[in-house]
Amino acid sequence: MTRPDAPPGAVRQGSLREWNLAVVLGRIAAADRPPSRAGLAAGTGLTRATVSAVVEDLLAGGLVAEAEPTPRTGAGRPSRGLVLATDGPAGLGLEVNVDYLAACVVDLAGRVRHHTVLRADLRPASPAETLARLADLAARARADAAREGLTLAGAALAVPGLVDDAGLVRLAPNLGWRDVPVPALLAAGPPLTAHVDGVPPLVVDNEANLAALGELHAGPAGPASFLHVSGEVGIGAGIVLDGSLFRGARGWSGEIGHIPVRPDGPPCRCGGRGCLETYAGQEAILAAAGLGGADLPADTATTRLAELAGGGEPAVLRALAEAGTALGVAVAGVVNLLDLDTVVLGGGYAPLAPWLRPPVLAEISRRVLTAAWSPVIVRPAALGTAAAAVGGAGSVVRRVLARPAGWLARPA
Amino acid sequence: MTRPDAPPGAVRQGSLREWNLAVVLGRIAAADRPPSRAGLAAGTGLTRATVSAVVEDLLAGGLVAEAEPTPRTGAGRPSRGLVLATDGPAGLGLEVNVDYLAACVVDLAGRVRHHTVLRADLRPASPAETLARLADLAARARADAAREGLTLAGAALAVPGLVDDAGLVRLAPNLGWRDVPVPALLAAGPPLTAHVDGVPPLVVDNEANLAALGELHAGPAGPASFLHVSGEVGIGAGIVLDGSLFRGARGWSGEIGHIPVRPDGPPCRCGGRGCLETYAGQEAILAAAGLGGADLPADTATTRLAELAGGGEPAVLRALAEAGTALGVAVAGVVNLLDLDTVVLGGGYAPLAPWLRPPVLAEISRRVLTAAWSPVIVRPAALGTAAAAVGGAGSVVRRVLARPAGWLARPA
DNA sequence: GGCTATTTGTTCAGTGGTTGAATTATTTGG
DNA sequence: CCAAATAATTCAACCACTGAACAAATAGCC
Repeated sequence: MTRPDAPPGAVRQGSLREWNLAVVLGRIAAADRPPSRAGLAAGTGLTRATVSAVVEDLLAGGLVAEAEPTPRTGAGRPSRGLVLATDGPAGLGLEVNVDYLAACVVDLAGRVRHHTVLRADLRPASPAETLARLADLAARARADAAREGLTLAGAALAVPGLVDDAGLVRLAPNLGWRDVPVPALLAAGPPLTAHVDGVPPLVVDNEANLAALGELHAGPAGPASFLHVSGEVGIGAGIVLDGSLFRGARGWSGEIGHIPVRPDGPPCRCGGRGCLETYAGQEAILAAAGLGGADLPADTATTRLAELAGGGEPAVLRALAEAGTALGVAVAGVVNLLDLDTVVLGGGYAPLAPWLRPPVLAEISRRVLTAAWSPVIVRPAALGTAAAAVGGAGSVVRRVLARPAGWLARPA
Repeated sequence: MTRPDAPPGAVRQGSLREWNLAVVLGRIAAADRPPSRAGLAAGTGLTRATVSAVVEDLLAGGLVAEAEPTPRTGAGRPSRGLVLATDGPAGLGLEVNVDYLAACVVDLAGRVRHHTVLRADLRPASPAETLARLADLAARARADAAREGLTLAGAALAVPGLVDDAGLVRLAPNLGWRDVPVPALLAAGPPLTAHVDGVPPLVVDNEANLAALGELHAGPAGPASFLHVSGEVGIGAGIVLDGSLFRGARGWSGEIGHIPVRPDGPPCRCGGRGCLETYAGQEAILAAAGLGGADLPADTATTRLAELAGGGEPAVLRALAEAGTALGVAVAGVVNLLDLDTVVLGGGYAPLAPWLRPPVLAEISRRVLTAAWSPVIVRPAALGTAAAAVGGAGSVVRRVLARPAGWLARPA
């Protein structure tokens, strides 16, 4: 009763070219210096003839450009370096969070060409109001992109909550959202782009997921598998396995806030006891540090904690050590389960990493069986504020890179 | 600094046929009645002409056969049904466990054509002795396979421990193994098969991983993502995500025995406190049930527990409830993290499932945020004893199904 | 029994895309 | 200024899929 995964689909004649477009474009994107056609041929195993043909398609489609200052090599006819176009498709990244809105535009090469963050406490506002303000931000980002000659290939919106496939936000506790049909509310403006490859123009995803994606593609060569922990009011995690984001059966992976850390601990709103969130959630840390009363916006609170910790404030240091230990217990379980080699401290944890890292590492080395053979890396996130917006925008352009044929065949 | 996953390799002319061989073969394997060439064409989107050509290759290579009793359809020329060959390639599955050795042969269609289990306490034996006995079992299985006209395409060996890529068993605590170079010790006999596609003839893998693979392909249509928990002396888990086994960065995923369940609990040999293993490990359950002294072999102990629980023995029922709750706490954390929709109780847990399931479900519904929207299924494993051996043998033949071109091109 | 409708499987010219070798283009070094 | 070297393009050949026409085999119907 064998039932192997039936291969997705048959390969028709034209799929060959589609695939090779992606291969060549991927190589150009991954190279650290503009590769020549000949170099691509050597690297991919294709003939120079084929590479030339493929590159011609990419040039004509505006996905690739020839680097102006020809990179010198030695004797022989000089090669013409190929780079990703910076005036082609781009991705729009949006983010709604508890205390800010963000919009950004990322081009094919991964450069952030536009970035706006608008600070505001959004908990009192209704979803419609918030999304109207976001649409405003998005409109400005789009105008900016158009001015720079970029064509938006789609948008991604990050929200701190559970989202289903259709973009319905089932639950975003810290925003007070429940069953908010985001695409319908946000589509009030002019349509972003026609569907490409069946992907809707606006993808809504969890903030932790998109931040993890951003982290994956930031930096020189992101590790293949890692856990990206975002410490905000809640605690979310994005899981990257073998270089791609793991979303789970329904797209709701990464709920680590309620891993039991000390079952004899304080009760949690989830019904359990001693959940991670009750030790390492932002409110918990603030309370333990003696700053519970002050109703600061989230990022200010984090900055304040970092300052006080830097100044050696004992209560704050104790609170962070406590939080780090709890985080370490939970993370160690995840690392044992998934055999990850890297843990990234993101979101609100990034600025607190100097104090959180040691206890996290300590718990990992105590509890992870295989840590002795190959150590687990724990590091702060490379991306800063609104990492999820940048990650989301990046995921849009990366769709184009992964299937350039879809972009090339788009209706004018 | 975008760095998209460079597509694996370029597609050359012949890859097209290679791919379509896999597509068609996969469809034949997945169908529940022998499909016709015309049906395959309709299903895959290829032309009937192409399908005919592809099928001809598969028939010539002995991977597929025409079903003798032509399945009747209605008017028109009768179709000739295609089935997987049962006299073609087969996989050899081997297993070393604490109290038994096993060997089995699985054919292309997934049928178990040979199965031997040899009970023996292997803890006192040296790795070399144990592997010599296993080689003996394997030789008999191979002779049996040859008698039935099967050609072995490779072998997989399951061990209860941590294995690296080269087949070195780094640590198998319950066997007392450390750094055992299994392939070298087992290769004493005649070589199994030449490398196909760069895969060594003998693959060594973790028992929980292979059992999970077996579970994935047993039953009508295994769920795409699930956790397979094996309760033996230790507790291991195999993780299947989107229909394929997740092995982790170094192949050591699935260590769930040391997830903290009750940090105020008894100390564990890992250094932590209140680990899952101290509540739901086999020894822990036996001790809690008042059977700690009896030094029974593992499977006997499990059977005994099931009998006593069936008889309503209060101490045993209490012990199982306790173990189930602990297991539920740990599993809930995993389900939250990975958003799985199914949990399979395998290994020693399978016969105890009637008593473990309720507390596990209770903890899941308490702790898994999304359980309210779509319930998590908890069920006993479909495969019985030596599930890992069967799963391993299945993984061998499934390699052939996934890349038939490699098999067809093998050196005669 | 013979005819038609129907469906399966095969044959064959046509086409898209890659291959491999030859050719052209453009530079460095002597 | 020419030879050597490397890059890119051109072109006939070839491979695998496509589409349509055709042969094969059966059921239903008179």
